[in-house]
Amino acid sequence: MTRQAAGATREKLLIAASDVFVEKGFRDATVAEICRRAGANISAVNYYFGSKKALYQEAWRHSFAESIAAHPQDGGVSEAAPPEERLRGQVKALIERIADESSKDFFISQMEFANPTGLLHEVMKSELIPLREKTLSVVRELLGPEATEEQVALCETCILGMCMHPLLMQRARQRLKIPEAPVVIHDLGAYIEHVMKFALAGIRAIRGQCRISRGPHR
Amino acid sequence: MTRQAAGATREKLLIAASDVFVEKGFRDATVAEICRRAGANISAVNYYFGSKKALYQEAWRHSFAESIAAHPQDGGVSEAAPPEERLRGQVKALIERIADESSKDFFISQMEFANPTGLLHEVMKSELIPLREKTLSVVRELLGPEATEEQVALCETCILGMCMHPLLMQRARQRLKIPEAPVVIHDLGAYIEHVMKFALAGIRAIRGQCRISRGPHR
DNA sequence: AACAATTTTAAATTCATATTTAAAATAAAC
DNA sequence: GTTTATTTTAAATATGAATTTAAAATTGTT
Repeated sequence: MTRQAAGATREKLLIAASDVFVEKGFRDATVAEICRRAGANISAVNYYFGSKKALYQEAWRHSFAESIAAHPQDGGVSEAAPPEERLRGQVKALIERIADESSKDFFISQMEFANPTGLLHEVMKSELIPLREKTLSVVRELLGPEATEEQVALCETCILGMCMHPLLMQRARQRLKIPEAPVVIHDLGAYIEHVMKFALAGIRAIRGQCRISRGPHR
Repeated sequence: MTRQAAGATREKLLIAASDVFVEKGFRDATVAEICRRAGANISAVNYYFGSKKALYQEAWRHSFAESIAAHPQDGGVSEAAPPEERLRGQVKALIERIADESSKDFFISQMEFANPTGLLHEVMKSELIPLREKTLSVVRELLGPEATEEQVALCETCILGMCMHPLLMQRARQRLKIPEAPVVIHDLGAYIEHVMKFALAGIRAIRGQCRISRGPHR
């Protein structure tokens, strides 16, 4: 057979692997199918990655890098913009990232909960904590100097939940073909604005309560 | 060997199965281990349930029924209470249900995303849609008669996300032993109140906007 | 106590798939 | 053009687990 350009087979395997892992999960995905889709031989996985598990981990990293590159965390909003706009940028980036059909990393993460391979330990520290830190700092600014770290963390958690859960469900609906599940989000932009309304109203409510609870009657 | 009381082996299998499926996922859970933990023979699963998959589905139903029985959807709040209190009851019930270490149904659902067995199709219609309908109706009341169904659905979705995602993450953290993941929720009661603050502030913001957009200048 | 129905048991079977192996093919180096 | 390193291939091996089978044990019934 004619040989591929250097690294081409490896790359094809990573892409095919992401697809198959997303479709079938770690255990139900077979090395055979991944190789077939990549147009490679059955032993290519072991040759290039050593094992199915190692391929799986590499495929996640590959998908994550691609999806973050396509949707940078700041959502295209400048560091100098007011905090409200920066939060909107981050919410927009996250929601669009999850909604983007080409991003696979969330599904691989979801799978990790079902079939843990230890990948999350690593990824948590190197990738997810830094992303979270950025959001915490914008929320901290919006809450003002009186807010406790506890309040900052709770607000960030709520915002993350409003972005993650609905969009993960929406994609699961398509992916697993569950027509019984309700379609709630018809327009991404409208949903982003809706989340922002909840987030800002919630943050304002917490701010208000801070001020009250520190009055002269205390 | 001495024989068990009628139905005892079956029940033990259901419980052992829930545990093992939660720990390992569908594929990585073995019939052998389930039987071992239930103190039953290797062929008990096929005798009582016909197949591993049928056991899995029965185990989910069993877990779901138990967890709903332990945390009824209304959260102990009367139908006659004001809508704000009824929403608080539902939020409390959901959050406490997910946090309850003995409830397994959420993890089995999460697994379904990774290793779909078709269970969700059924469950969606018979169990989840009715639960959602109840929440939608309280939210509808809170938003007032001017709100569109679209707005009602978006608000419910945000509230659900704030309850589900953080608590699922928290339990995944324990279950998969990921010390790297941040612990955000230290006190369930405080988190419930935090979610309620966001929910009510968000709903109020949407209400306000309705009123404005229907003014005389329209 | 004998019979029938149910439940439990251990062993055998079947099946699927990850991994290994070694040979063949190709490209790069000198 | 020969040698060397890399990549691809097909076949063989090993492994792990679900399922089936049929016999043995237990309980309930008359």
